[in-house]
Amino acid sequence: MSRSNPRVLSTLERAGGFASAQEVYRLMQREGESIGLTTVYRSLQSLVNDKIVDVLRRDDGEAIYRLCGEAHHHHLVCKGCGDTVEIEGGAIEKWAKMMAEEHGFRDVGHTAEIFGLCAKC
Amino acid sequence: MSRSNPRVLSTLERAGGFASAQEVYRLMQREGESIGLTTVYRSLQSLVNDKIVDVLRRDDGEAIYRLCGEAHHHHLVCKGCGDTVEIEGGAIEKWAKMMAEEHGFRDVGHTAEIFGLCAKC
DNA sequence: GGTGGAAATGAAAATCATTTTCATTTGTGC
DNA sequence: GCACAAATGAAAATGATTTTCATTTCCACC
Ligand SMILES: [Zn+2]
Ligand SMILES: [Zn+2]
Ligand SMILES: [Zn+2]
Ligand SMILES: [Zn+2]
Repeated sequence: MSRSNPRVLSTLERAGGFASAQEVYRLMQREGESIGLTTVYRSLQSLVNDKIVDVLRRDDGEAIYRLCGEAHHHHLVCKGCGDTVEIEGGAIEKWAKMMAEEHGFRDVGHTAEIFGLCAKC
Repeated sequence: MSRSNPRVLSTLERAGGFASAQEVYRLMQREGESIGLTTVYRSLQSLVNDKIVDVLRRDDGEAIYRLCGEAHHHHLVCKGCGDTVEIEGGAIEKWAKMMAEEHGFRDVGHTAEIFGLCAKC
């Protein structure tokens, strides 16, 4: 096991706390940081293990990583330009809790994302 | 565009209405059907377009196809044994619609899944 | 200040699902 | 049969992710 390279976490933060491994890598390159793609993957994986970041999947299957620990929230993502709006999920939280209880599930988490076309697209 | 090869749909049904493209392909091979992987992918894609099957993602990113029930629904998945319960998402539908409207998004869809440990695990 | 081993790194190769290309086959109406 | 469109599938391309493995960096101990 390897520990996470701190520059990876810092870059994920700077990216808005929401990006794929490839995006983190490209961002670091653009900013002149010297790092290998392998290390980016390893660091993100390690952050996931440590529950410092969440991982979910884009429609195309690419894994996207996001910081946990800020207020829990959800996303409204534009399929056209990729613009992302953070939104509140009060209704979802209640729904998830209720459904889990009803079916005897414990230790539950959830994902909920909305995809569509923004006003500009 | 191509139309779906009916043997693909029939195989997906036989697989319990829930399988990846690769699995459908392997199943057809094992049963002696002569078909190309490309056709399997094309047929499943076409079934998705026609809204005859849903597509979602495994944890590892592989796309899994499942026959649509009559109604739109969501899932409660056990992280331990993989058991899946179909659940209603009335609250989600309203939430998604409201959020999209509020931010000027159109043509929206959404995903919402709950995962945790079932009573047995 | 060495020195040895453990941990971290990254380039390149491997893996694997999925898509694209393109030549061939099949189907359909004339 | 003939022309032409749709369907098919083998092989190559793509692209994210993982694996391999040789090199570099750290660190504890002398
Ligand atoms: Zn947009
Ligand atoms: Zn939530
Ligand atoms: Zn279970
Ligand atoms: Zn829904």
